[in-house]
Amino acid sequence: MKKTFPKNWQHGENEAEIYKNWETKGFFKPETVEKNSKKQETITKKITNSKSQIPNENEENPNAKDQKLEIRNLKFEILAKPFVIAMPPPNVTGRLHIGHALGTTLQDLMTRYHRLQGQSALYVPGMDHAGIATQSVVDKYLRKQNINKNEIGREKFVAEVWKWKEQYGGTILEQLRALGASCDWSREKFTLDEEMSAAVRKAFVHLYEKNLIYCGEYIVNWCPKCGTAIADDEVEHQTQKAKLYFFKYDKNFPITIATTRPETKLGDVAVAVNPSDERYKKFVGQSFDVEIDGIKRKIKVIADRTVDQKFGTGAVGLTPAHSMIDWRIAEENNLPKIKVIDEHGRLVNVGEKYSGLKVLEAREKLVEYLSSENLLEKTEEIENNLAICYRCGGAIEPLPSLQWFVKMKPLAVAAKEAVSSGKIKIIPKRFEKVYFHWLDNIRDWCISRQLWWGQQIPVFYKKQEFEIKDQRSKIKNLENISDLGNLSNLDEKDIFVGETMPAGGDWVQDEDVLDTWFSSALWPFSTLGWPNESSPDLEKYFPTTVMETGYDILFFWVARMIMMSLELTGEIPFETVYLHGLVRDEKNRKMSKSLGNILDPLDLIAKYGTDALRMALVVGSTPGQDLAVGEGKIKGFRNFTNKIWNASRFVALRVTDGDLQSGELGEFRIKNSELRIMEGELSEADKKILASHEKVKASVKNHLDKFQFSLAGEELYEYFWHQFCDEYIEVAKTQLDGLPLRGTTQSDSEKIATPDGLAMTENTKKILLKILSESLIMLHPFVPFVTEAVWQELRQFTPDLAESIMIAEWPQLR
RNA sequence: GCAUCUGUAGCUCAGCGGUUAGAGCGCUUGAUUCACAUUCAAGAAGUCGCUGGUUCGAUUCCAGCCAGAUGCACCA
Repeated sequence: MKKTFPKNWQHGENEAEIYKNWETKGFFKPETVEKNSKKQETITKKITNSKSQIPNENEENPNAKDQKLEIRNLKFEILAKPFVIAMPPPNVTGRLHIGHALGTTLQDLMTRYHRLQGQSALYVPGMDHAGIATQSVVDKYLRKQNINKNEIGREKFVAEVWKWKEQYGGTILEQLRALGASCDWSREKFTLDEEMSAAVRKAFVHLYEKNLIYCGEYIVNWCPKCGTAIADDEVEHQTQKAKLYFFKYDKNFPITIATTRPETKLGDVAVAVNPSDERYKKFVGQSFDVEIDGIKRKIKVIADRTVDQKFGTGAVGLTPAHSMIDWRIAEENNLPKIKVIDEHGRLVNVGEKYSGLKVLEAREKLVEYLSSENLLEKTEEIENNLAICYRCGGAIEPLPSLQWFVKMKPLAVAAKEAVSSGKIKIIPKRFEKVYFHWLDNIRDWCISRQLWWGQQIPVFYKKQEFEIKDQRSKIKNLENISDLGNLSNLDEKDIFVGETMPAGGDWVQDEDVLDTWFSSALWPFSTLGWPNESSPDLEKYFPTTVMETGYDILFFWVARMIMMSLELTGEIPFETVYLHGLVRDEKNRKMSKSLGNILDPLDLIAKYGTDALRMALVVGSTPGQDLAVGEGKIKGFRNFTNKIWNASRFVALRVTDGDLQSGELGEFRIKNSELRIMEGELSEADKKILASHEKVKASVKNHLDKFQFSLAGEELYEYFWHQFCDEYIEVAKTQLDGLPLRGTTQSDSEKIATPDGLAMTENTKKILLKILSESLIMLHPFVPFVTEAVWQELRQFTPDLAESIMIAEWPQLR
């Protein structure tokens, strides 16, 4: 039974099946496409030929290496070099949101475009284990079942997370399939896979041996709620109203200070004033013994130019252990650091009355004391910024803690050079400035996390009575030795930094895990087989071509990938960074649950089809610029996908002399399968559309090569709909009328016999087919499903078309 | 405090040193058994944020200002 052409594009009934078909045919794998490509055949032959000329590497031939390189270059030259994108790995706990949809659409668009160019195109998918996020999700999930992670212990908990991951993790990857992502699923990776973890260990040991990783006790951003240290860029700020308290430490102290956090003042060691502040000049250099509610402290008055004379009293109580800036000033002035808040957010080292109290309780008690002693002069309402954890939103407590750090300065130098020299291009260019600024002011990266879910730090300690934390402080390149108790029995030989636990003896591994971003930083090369130098994928596909991601993770991720890649592989990780903007609602507001303006991509796909969503996300999106998307826009592009369907329906039915009513294809076939158009028979309309077609081909390619996806999409939209459909097809209706009535069963003899009419009819059919098929190929990266559906219909009467539009050849310019 | 972006039609946005500044949506009027009403045709709608400068010519380049947003640092 002959298939008929329905009157509308039924995305819901077709998309899943089309995707499945692509996947089973292996079209997402570069190898399959390479096999199909004629171009590739020639290249393979050439390469094999030159290979046979290479002398055996065992024979001593100084040129062997050069020749190998030559082949690689040859390969790139003829075959066009591979096009590679590593998918920014979504969190394993994630759910598809509109931002993923935008990124994935752009990544897939590029991959499909380059695949159509005949390049070996690889789009590597994968997921991120997302340390804190996943651990807390699973923790909550287990608690609902009355399982407490501290009771079951580390090993069992991690096993539970893996179980959870197998069951619920990865739905997001399924959802990305719905977007049409043409990734090679056989190369799918997870940041916590054994290979990925091996890469992480290798990287850690390498950096450690080069003295780029150290352990030390420094002030870090501590999240009491998550129970772990986090990195500087994982801290967010929120404006809030706060009370500023003005008081003196005790009656004998001459200077009044102002603070929003009185309880931390129990750990003060100095008061800092501006060197030019006349009020306090006479005190600078003096020390005072004070007693705050029974707690004795020595307070030195020092001068520091960063102190603002106009704020508060112009005098700052310095709490080195619990303020980033105070820590710096203390280092510069050789002041002691007294830790008065511990990792649970409770006070320590402050006598019986306060020790053990929570921060807010201590504040209340201290303020009570100060006012009863008439030390509290006044309070003021001010607005300030509260540091909060980007994961849980809880308040950050800066405190000194023994953690692992990566030295960033030396890595930053190379990372800067890679961009300033133009080896890596950032689109849009203005983000290069932001990138440089960040690198110029970078501080060391705290990479240890007090979590269980993640790569455990590859450092091992001989088992003994000391706590691991204490043992850590004996590490050879420890930067800042602190007085952590009795370490006299420890020896350097009792500590081992390496990829595997040393054999023999009782060793225990450092308990902390690495920051999730540490493993993500290796992503472009770890997914391709690094550190295995002989990995064929690494050789063929690395460095990758484009990194497409949101500008919001330029620092978290992009910069660190560049640093790690340069340090570990000696190469750039990618040539171009394309940064997309945030997706906002149609009123240009941030999407949020509370506003109720969240667009769920899966709902939109169900309603309007993937193609419509993709098109709506691409058109109007310029790099680094936020994008407003409303349902109306998507609806508009749904109409466009239907337009593609219907124009194709018209062409297919008229070209085969089928029936426009029933949608049944006819028997007529164009003899010249090459679709050679008779130049002598062209009407004005023919000439016009062919000229526009050539212009659009050149322009679209130009835009796509320059990463101007929106312009390419708009131009195709305008051309296809208004020039091809509205103008040319209308004229074509008349031109085609050299033939007998459509859908009748008249015999050949009854056809209108004028040779001119027949020639024009045939020519028009050829033009329609040529323009349609070539336009479909150009549209395919934007709207993969409808173009494939139509392509398969066209193949019924045009067998020369490639098996799938995915592996068709991009239309050549005339 | 340092830096960046944005300001163009009612809305969301393109664009650009050079005729009369564009698109989509929305709006107005009309068409319609002839691929598609998820259609087609026609139309209204703009001081291109403000002020100066450069130029033969500025919406476009430069400076300043106003407004909105963002990043970084700080927030005692």
